[in-house]
Amino acid sequence: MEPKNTDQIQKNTKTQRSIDTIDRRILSVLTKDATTSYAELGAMVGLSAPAVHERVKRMRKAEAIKATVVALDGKAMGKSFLAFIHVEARGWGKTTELVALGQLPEVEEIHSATGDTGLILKVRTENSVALEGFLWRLYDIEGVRSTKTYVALSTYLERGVQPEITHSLAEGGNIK
Amino acid sequence: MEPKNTDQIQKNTKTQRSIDTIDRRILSVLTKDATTSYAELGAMVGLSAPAVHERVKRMRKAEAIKATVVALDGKAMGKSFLAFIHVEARGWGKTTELVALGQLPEVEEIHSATGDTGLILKVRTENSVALEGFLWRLYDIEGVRSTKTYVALSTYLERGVQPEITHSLAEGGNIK
DNA sequence: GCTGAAATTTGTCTAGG
DNA sequence: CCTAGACAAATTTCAGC
Repeated sequence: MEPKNTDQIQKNTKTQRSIDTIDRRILSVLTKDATTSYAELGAMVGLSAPAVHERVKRMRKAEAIKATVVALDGKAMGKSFLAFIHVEARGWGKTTELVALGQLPEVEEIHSATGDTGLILKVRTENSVALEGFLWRLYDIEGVRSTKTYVALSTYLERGVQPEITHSLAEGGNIK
Repeated sequence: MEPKNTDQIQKNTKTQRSIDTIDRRILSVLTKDATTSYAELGAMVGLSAPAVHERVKRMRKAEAIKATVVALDGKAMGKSFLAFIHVEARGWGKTTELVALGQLPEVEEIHSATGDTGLILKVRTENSVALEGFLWRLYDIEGVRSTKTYVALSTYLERGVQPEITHSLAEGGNIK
């Protein structure tokens, strides 16, 4: 059979529905407070609680929502020293050893990067001494040629992926 | 009413109990999955559900736990381009205008930094074009002298503050 | 500060429209 | 996608130690 009818307005790759505006509004709330009840969420976006629940469940399964986690305060955890470390390594392939650094709780992020550095690390330690210890360990890894450390003096913003999208970034609207 | 009773044995300064080992074990689980029930947590650390709940509630109030949030997938949100931008600004004081960039959903982190840059931004956009648009906007801000952009080619690790502490960082234990 | 049990709210699923 | 209902399971409170 050939689907001639024009009623197929719905793009039905049903298994993988894309994220719509309502989804993003729900996620916008959940990225700030995931303890919000489905009833509350429903009231915010104009849906019933079960409808919201279904959307959230779908996004969890599709892994658009990777996890629900608690956000901790660095200072309260005894880690008031935050630094970004750009690592230049000689010879790619030793990456595995560098990625193994992720087992250390001090290391929060590991990215491979363009530019004049090979790897970018985000590291949070108790103090500068602990950071120094970390750097020593870093240089123990074969292939590590040089590092550049940028210490964060103060943090103005720190959050995860935001669901909102800016449509007119290049159009120069004022931020105010 | 005047509180006459001498039962005020509780030190009011007791409101600020420090984080102990059990707290950190609880937080370790919650940073990976905050949907874990108090009963499960209790079984893990050897406490009852209400006891765990009390600890978590205390840490929330003390803001050691800043929030409970969902972690989103960048690509699923249509943002597959991650970059760290080091901004050098002439004349401090224009910081406010730079910090206002935090209102854009693309911007995930803003730190003031040492080194040869003044500000470090973590920005996640749809693609390189959107990033270019963001950079244009950046240069529109008065005082912005130069920027260096480091694009993350792949992300090996990305997580929040970890509750665990490494005691022997400088002692060279193997990571394996 | 912890326990154990009870009370209340919420999450979760089902059925029918 | 909504309403409505019902059950399971969680959060939360409380007395007592």
